[in-house]
Order: sequence, then C-alpha cells, then structure tokens
Amino acid sequence: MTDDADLSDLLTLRLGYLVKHAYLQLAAFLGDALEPFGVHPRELGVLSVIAADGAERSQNELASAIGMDRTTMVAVIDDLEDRGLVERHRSPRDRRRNVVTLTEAGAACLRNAEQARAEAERAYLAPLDEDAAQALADTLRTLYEAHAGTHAGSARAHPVQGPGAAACALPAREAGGARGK
Amino acid sequence: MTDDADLSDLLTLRLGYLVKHAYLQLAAFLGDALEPFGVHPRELGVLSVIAADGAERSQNELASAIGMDRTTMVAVIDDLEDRGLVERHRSPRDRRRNVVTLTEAGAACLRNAEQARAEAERAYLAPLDEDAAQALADTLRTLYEAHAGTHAGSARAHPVQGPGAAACALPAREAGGARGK
DNA sequence: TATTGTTATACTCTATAACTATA
DNA sequence: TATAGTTATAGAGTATAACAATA
Repeated sequence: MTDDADLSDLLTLRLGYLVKHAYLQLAAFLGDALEPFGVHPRELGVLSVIAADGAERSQNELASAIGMDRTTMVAVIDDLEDRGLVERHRSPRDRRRNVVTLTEAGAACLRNAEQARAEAERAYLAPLDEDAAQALADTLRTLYEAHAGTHAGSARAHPVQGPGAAACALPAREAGGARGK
Repeated sequence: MTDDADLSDLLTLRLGYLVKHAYLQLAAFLGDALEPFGVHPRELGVLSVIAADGAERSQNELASAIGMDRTTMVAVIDDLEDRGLVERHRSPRDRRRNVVTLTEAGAACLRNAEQARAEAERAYLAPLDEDAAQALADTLRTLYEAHAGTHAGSARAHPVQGPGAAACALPAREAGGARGK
C-alpha cells in the first residue's frame, strides 16, 4: 500500500459509501448483541410486530408491515416456530390465513432481545452527542418517509436518459465474459 | 390490512430499520441515475479510485482501498475491461501485480457518471434543508470512523451461547430445516 | 515463506413464478 | 377470479479455500 489515506479519504466523501457502511456497521452491532439470544435482527422485528398490538396478524400482514416478501416470511416463521418462539393457527374466520402468535418463550425472548437491541443502538451511537444522535434519527425518518416506495422496483423514478450517456454505451454486461488472463 | 399505520410506525422507530432503508433507497437513486451510463455504483467507485491520483494501482490496492474483497475485484475489473473502460497491464517491476488504468472511454464514462451520481445524491437529500444534509454527512462520517473495522468478521453464525440466552435456547437454526407440514 | 491474481465454492438475502387451498 | 400460504428456483452479493506465478 503506497498511500491508502488519500484513497479512503476520497471514498468517505461519498454519501453512498457512508450510508452503506453505516448499515453494515450497525448490522454488525445488532447481530452481535442479539447473538446470545439466538435471534437475528430481522426475526426480532417479526416478534415485535406480532407483539405490537392485540390484533391477530396473518403472515401476509406481518410481511407487508415489515416490508419483507411474503415468501421470505414463510421461512422466518418456520424457524421461529421450530424454536418454539411462535405458533401458527389457522384462522377460523378465513381458513386461508395463518395467524401467528407468540409463545411464552417467544415473549420472554422478545423482552430480553429488545433490551439487547436498545443497548446495541446506544453503543453504536455512542460517538455522537445526544443532539447529533437525535438529529440523525429525525433526518433518517424524514428521508424514509419522503422516499417511501422508492426501492420497490428499483428502476422507476428516474426513467430519463441524460445527455452524454453515449460515452459509456458499450456492450451491456454479460454473465460470463472471456478473461484476459 | 386492518391498521398497518401502527405497525409501520413501530418499525420506523428502529434505527436499524431506518438505516437499512436509507441504504436501499439511496442505492436505488444511485442505480437509476447511473443506469444510462451502464455502470453500477460499485464500478463507479472503482473508476474513481483508479483516477484518484497518478500512482498506478494494482487490483489488490484497489480492493483494499474500496473495502472490497480481492476476489470480487477480479470480476469487477473483468467487466470493466470487457466494456473497454479499463486496461490491465502487468507491472514490470513486480510481475505479480496487475496495474489497472483508465482508457479514454473509461475517463469519459467516469466524468459523466460522476455528474449523475452527484445529482442523484442531491435528489436523495432534497427533502432536507442544507444544514440537515450537512449534519447528516458529518454524523455518518463520525460514525464510520469511530466504528471502522467493526463489520470485518463480526456478523456471522451463532456459535456462542452467552449468559441470559436461556430464554431462547432452543434448537439452533439449520440449513434445510423440516417444516411443519 | 509470503503475496498477487485467479478460480471454484458456498452461503445469505432477495425476487419471481407456480402450485394448493380457500374465498 | 382473487387471495394466503407454500415451494422451488434463480439472481445478486459476499466470503473462504485452494492453486499458479512470482517475489
């Protein structure tokens, strides 16, 4: 490495780089914090939503509330059910629906893991003073709400073909291209 | 959907959810903006680093500067080379090294795509006033530098079973677990 | 022995299509 | 016909191990 400082400096000026690594770093914090409880961050989110209110939630409702695909939710519920944290019940009023409820163990796991999650978030935000941490949360929420629905089908909002696009108009990427050794 | 408002509200209070979706939404903005130029955000980062200074960069140096695995860099350079945007040269001083340089087309692509990237970032930050946008960048950079190296090998499987884990201490997750019916 | 580029492999996460049973 | 759950599959993205050439 000759002078990596310049190069990484260049990249940390990029918003995309910073946001991606914020996501990766926070995911590492959360994953480590939840590891003793045997749940993934995504699973904890599912448990939280199930416990959120008294209404009985079907798998489909859970999936759409979390922004998870309903086919992915099947496997998540499978895992949680195998570990005895949730139960599936056929809804008697609409026998297509699987109502998902917390077991005793699931409720206990939720309580403990939620505490660990909150601690992990605090640890991640520790380098910031309280105002900056609050401002970050507010800002992220503003952005989330303003752009909600943007990444559903990633190629939608910007269909425009900017001028000068011909500069890179070479053969589109293929799967297994020939290598130059 | 009975009352999704409550549920999504619950999730937007979670930092992990907000950061993840900030990443996904910004990635969608960047991906759409760069699509006319036929480059992915990751590839644009590689082009930028190559052009960053006069020093000749090997694949290994590019990879470590960007935080990309060196085996991943091989495929990225393959693609860029197939499209005529970069060239590989064997370094005469150390014949193990592949020095990567921009072609004329690569430099032109970089210029145009960089402009599109900057516009996409501005569009993403548009819901914020200037102070909030600047504060966000500063905060993200502070967090990145404070936690640098955190997500190297942190979030993986769940081998350890820590204290207080008894609440969820049921069978660990398997690959193709048997499903309930 | 260590390093660079490379290949092969595997694992995670996600997205799509199709099937079933219900409505 | 439409919807909920399910299954199978495929595509990204990433990580690891091993190998050849070179130092």
